Amino acid sequence: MIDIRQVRKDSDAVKRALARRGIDPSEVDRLVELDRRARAATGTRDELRSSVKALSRQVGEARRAGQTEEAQALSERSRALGDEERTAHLLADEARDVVRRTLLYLPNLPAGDAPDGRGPEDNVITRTWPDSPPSYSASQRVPHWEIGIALGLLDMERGAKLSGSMFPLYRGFGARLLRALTTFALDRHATAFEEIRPPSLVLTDTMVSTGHLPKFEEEAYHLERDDLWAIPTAEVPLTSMWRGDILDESELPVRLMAATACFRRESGAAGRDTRGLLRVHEFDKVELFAYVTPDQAPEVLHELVDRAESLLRELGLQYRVLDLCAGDMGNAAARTFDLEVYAPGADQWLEVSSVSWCSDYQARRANIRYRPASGSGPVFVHTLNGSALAWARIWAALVETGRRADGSVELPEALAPYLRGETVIPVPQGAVRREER
RNA sequence: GGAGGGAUGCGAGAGUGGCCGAAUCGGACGGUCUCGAAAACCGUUGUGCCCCCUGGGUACCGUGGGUUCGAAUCCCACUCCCUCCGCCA
Repeated sequence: MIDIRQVRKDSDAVKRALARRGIDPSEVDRLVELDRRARAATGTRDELRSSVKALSRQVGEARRAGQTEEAQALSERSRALGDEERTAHLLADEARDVVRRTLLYLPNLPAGDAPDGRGPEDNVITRTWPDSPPSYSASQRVPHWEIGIALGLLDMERGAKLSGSMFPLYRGFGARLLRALTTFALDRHATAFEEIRPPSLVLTDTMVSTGHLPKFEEEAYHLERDDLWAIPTAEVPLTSMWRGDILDESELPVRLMAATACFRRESGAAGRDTRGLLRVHEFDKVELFAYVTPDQAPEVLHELVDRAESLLRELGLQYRVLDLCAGDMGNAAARTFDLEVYAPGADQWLEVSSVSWCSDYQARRANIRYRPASGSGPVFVHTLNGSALAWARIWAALVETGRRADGSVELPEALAPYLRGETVIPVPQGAVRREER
């Protein structure tokens, strides 16, 4: 969440920043007023408590001095104040709660250098790779859901049979490819990042810390009986690893990576991009994550983008980098770069990575701080996260890009060590060769 | 699932009703000493809120309730950790 003190001190700047994300300035005015009331209520409560405490002390003293009547009188006054305190306490708690809830629903302030804009159409394409767009042959213009069936790699129907639509089921070489991609990526980052295998189900607090709750409850799978949430990204558990802790500046940056399944209800996206792997409820992803000092943030942000990009280059996939505009960034982000690969068969750009700098928005929610080397009081860390990469869509792009005239698929050399050297997915014996378009 | 023990400041850990925001040790930071360092000694060292803001006040001892004039301390519930038993990939 954003800093309530900043809201108090410089509400105009906060209004301007949030307006870039489409938040009405009156929301901020309302928050300022709620905060004012909450602080007043807390003050009243504190004063009452202090009086009760002082009177109680006198009761004790009077008792010890043997002044029973005096003690009795003081005790009665204290009791009356105590009743008042109870009410004041309730009011103060309620007022603070309203402020916190309001704060939890507000998105992060966008970074000054994030482009202006209202939605996806205003994102800025900062670079593309390779420099000149490759040309694709007819054999590459076959969508992965068809290739998947022809080569026995993907069985969406049986996935749906088990779990409903948009739950993919990979088979044979298709399943192996997915596993190879995860290992490939983890190996590439292993020198700089500690590998974590976090739980896939997390507590409500863990989801609130990243900003996925309470606002986006509809997007997540929830196990009601145990009040646990299926993680939409490894960013969620990784952010909470040091929840409530104070780190030492010398420990920063903390760099973590995790391969996990990611679960998304995609509730608002019914009917969109439903073919094949374009949009699925469960997918595997390698996530990079860092806790840093504010000074370290810009450098690490670019490092994460670089790492995701270099994987794409090794995989030989055409891609572009988008600098997301203020209106299109995720709730917690101050700055976001999206990486999209081109899938020639589906003829679409697919988002395969989103790298975000969340400033102290998540750290404040999760209460993660560090003690600066200067010895001053603890300050909130900054968090950064980035996919490197989301494999379902990479899988789709690889299979389409690598498809050859004979229907087989050639995979990049970089994956050879992870596929026992087999970089060609063969056409099964006896398969009916698909008519070329 | 059953039985028992526990949760206190940066860490360890004392504190069983008022004199406790909290002993002690350790860490970190500052100082004395030193050519420098170590050792030793001295000092400082949680967070939020409020105010008449070089200072003062107040709240916070896992979370939420309760008892009491008064709770870190007593009672209840919950969460988490540890030990033992049961079950189990």
